[in-house]
Amino acid sequence: MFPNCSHVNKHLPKNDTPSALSPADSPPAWLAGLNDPQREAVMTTEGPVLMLAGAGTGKTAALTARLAYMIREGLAWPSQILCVTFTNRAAKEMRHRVGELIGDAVEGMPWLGTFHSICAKMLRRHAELVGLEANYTIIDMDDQQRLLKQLIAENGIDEKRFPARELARLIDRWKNRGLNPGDLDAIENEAYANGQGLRMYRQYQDRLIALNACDFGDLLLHVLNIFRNSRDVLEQYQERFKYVMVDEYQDTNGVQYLWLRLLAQSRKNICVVGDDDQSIYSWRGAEVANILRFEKDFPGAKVIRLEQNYRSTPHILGAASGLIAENSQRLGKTLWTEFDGGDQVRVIGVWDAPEEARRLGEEIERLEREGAPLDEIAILVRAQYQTREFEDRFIQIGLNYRIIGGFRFYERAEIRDALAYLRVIAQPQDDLAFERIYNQPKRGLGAKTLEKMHQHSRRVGQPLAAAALDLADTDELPARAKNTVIALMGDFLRWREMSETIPPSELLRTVLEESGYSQMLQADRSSESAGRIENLTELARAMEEYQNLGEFLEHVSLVMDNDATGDEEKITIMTMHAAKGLEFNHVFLPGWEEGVFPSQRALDEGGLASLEEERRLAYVAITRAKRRCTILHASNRRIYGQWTSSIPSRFIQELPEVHIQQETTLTGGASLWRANWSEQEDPFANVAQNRPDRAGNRGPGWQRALTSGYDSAPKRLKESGRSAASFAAKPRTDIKIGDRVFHDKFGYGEVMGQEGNRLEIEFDNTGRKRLLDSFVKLA
DNA sequence: CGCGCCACTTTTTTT
DNA sequence: AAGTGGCGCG
Repeated sequence: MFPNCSHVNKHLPKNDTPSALSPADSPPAWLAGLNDPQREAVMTTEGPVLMLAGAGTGKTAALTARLAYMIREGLAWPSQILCVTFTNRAAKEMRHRVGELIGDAVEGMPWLGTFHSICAKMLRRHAELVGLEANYTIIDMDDQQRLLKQLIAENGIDEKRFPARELARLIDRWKNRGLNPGDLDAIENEAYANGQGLRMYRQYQDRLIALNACDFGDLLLHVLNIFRNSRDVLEQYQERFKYVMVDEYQDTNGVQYLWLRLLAQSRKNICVVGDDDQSIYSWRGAEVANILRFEKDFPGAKVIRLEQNYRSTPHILGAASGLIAENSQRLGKTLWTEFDGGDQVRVIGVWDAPEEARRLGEEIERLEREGAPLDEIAILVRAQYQTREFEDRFIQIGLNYRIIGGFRFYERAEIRDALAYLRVIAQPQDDLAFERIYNQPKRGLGAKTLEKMHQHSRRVGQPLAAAALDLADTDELPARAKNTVIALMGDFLRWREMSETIPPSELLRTVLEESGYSQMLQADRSSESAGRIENLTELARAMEEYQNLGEFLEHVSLVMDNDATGDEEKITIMTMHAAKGLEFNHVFLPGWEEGVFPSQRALDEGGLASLEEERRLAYVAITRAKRRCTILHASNRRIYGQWTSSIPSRFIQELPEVHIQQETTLTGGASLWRANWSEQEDPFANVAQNRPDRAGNRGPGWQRALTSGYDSAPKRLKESGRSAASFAAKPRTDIKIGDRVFHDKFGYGEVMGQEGNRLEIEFDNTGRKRLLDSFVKLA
């Protein structure tokens, strides 16, 4: 039945396992390559297991092997195993790796996914138990806040004093703790607008039900409520799931914990994996306490520690371990590795943020010349805004990059508009979506009409769209608005009918055409409209994989990944949070300055606990690196548009000296000089290296000296964003001087000069720029 | 009703 | 610096 599953390897050469673990006969093939604790984790399938797995210790390998083992040994069908991860990326990775071990059987693992996607699936089945229909909409934070704003206004609360964002955060936190409106006590109630928290929460929940919608938090809370209130449903799932596995357990929050405990409580075959040192989501309600009390929740739990690191060099590991040792609240563990050699972690101080970006670009180009694949290089930042500096620089030097989690594809206005149309079609109660597009493209319906529709909607107790149609039968609307509404609703009825017969992607194309949306974009001659049209085409293409509209919409709201497409090699830029669970040969960590990292916010409001969380984040960041890790800090940075001087992060001081190598660029000018001579020996290299960092001691005079030196750097060198790699590429023959071209970021422009594959372009809106020809297309 | 100008906040981190 | 929201004018 499983061709590779027989115990082929009778005598694996170097995997002598203790007899307790493996019966004398036969270590199965897929155990090969696992160390003792990993094997123990794989083989201990019955009863509660707590796997404490440090960074890079092969926990995913252990987890996937465990899954494969259970399936191959026939302990459970794939559909009887619940396997929960935190991110879609982790779920995908797990599915992929299990697939490699057991083949197609993984297709039948319907319960491998994130908490949210698994709950969404459960909720579709039992929606009626909480007053929803199976085709409920999942709203995102944007919709959530718009809805809350409406409620705040309706309640006569001053949104200035009590912002919707704050209420949204509060409600989220309640949901994360598994609290329904009825569970709030007086203190919680006081937390918003002088004791109106409870009322707002309750109204919000009622409104969501009326919209046949729920937010992210609801996915879990509703299912938890169902488990709590419907014994039979809970028992059905307890019966189904013979085994439960949870990745990143240190990041589970209250609801998730309660949800898991209910599901695992009857069989107690639950295996959780986590690392308290990598707990970085407490702001989202994660409670490290969950992992600390696991043994209490499940008495007799087997605790397995994975401490051998297979990822990083000793210096990287040493730097990270030294740093995390500064934390007071931890279980404590000792990572070790058999590797030796490798470079120290480099710490580079630079003058300002632009220089940081230049320097990083140079470092990456050097790696590229050495033959490092771009996919193995990552820049990890603390906050999203830091990506901008790099983006600008990399466009200039023509370095392929990808930003993960930036402005996500599905968050672009035109995409949201298109989705809003689809949502109204799929789910007529979705007022939020209707409000978004009733006058987009402009069709002459304004605030006045909307208000009348709302009033009527309340009067007849119907959703907005239905009420609009009803209203058009009365004389309350002026003739023009009336006809427009009738026409629009007619369109929707027609589209809704069509949606049953044609595939979603076709439906989208039709809707964009018939609604006038495409036409609106075409008429718009601004620099962005071409990109928007492109995005919508891309959206339609993405939809082609889906047969069913609802399925697609769920995918969009839950799996907002945009690591999509592109077979080209690119370096990756992302937040440290997003990088958890990933690894790269080369990792760059810019912006290690007080106020940036640790973030000002954390320093201001969170006290020691949040400083320690920042430190864990630093630990996560460093341990992503396999071979080389480079930390940078700048003395000057623009924050809120103001130039601010900054001091190196305390985390830098906390790195054990033996594992790091410090380096400070002497002057902005010198580093620039070096940048342009990097092919040859750098005359200043010895001067610049191994100097203690002095960024903190520089006075204003020093600063002036540096900036003037910078300005006097030879102009020729300064302006050329030279790049050995880029010159190697073949120039395009289809573009010549005088052509009109289009660039994703800069819009339309005219080609003024051409030198190899490098173009000089005068952009209509942003002025003259030099870039690689591969970044533009003919207009 | 739609558009444009001005003042004001904003930066964590994610499902 | 840039995006958002409010307000006033055409």
